[in-house]
Amino acid sequence: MKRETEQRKAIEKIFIQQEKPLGIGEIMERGRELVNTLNQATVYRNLKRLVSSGWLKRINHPTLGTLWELADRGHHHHFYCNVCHNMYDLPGCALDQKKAVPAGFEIEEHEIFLSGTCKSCLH
Amino acid sequence: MKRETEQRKAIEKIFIQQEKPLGIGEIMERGRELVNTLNQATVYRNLKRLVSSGWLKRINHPTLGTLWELADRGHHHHFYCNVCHNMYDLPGCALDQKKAVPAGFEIEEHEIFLSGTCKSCLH
DNA sequence: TCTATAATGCGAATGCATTTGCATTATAGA
DNA sequence: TCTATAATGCAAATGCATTCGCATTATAGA
Repeated sequence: MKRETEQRKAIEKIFIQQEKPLGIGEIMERGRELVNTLNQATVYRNLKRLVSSGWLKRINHPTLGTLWELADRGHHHHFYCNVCHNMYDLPGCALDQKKAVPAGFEIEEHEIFLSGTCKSCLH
Repeated sequence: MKRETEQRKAIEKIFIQQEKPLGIGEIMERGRELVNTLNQATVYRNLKRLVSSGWLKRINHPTLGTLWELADRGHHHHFYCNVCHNMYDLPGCALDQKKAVPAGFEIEEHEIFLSGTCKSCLH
């Protein structure tokens, strides 16, 4: 039977409070603030479990590596600020489906990763 | 002084003949057809060198991992066919810059990875 | 409260792409 | 042709994220 533990609750809390995808480093860091004995193997076990239950989504960022985020956010893309190193969720989709592929091709999935300077770093 | 070797010529030839990005496996496979003693360490050394000379570009595909391709292809994106497992270069760009980010953000780079079924696999 | 066992913490192990040390080979310039 | 040394092949080493084995802890239901 599935049990509710401090560590899993802590991990879930981090994602609920956070609106951006997180890497293992950040998850560990924030997690230890909540449960100071929190172990990396435990975090991986829980991430895996939360992904297979469909609560989290695992994404593979081309420069940041593996990140996890809440699965229920709907379709969106990500912007990475090269200055403050923050990730931003970008609601909606900026893919022009018509221009994307030659006639006869069928798109099933797509990912868009943007990077640059965010609003607050530009000022 | 830089020397021209059979193995480097072979690697360059593979990329020139090929219009799609290649992973280490494919590079090794095709490379061995040209120089049958070709070693993986040699391939990595040459890929690294060709990237830092600006002749190749190293890309990080979210599902296929590290791929290399000719640097001079200009801006374009990639389509991966889930059926025949082929990569296709898609000339041009289907990013709608206006819809992509909120006002005040500045895009410096972006990558788009598409996947689905290619034209020949649909028939 | 008691108890079976799910989940944790720990450290070691794994898997993988990539790199390195070193003896050997082969290229380019003398 | 000869020779210095760049580049190779090989096997071992590295770095890294992720997983595993196992003793210990703590949760949920009796």
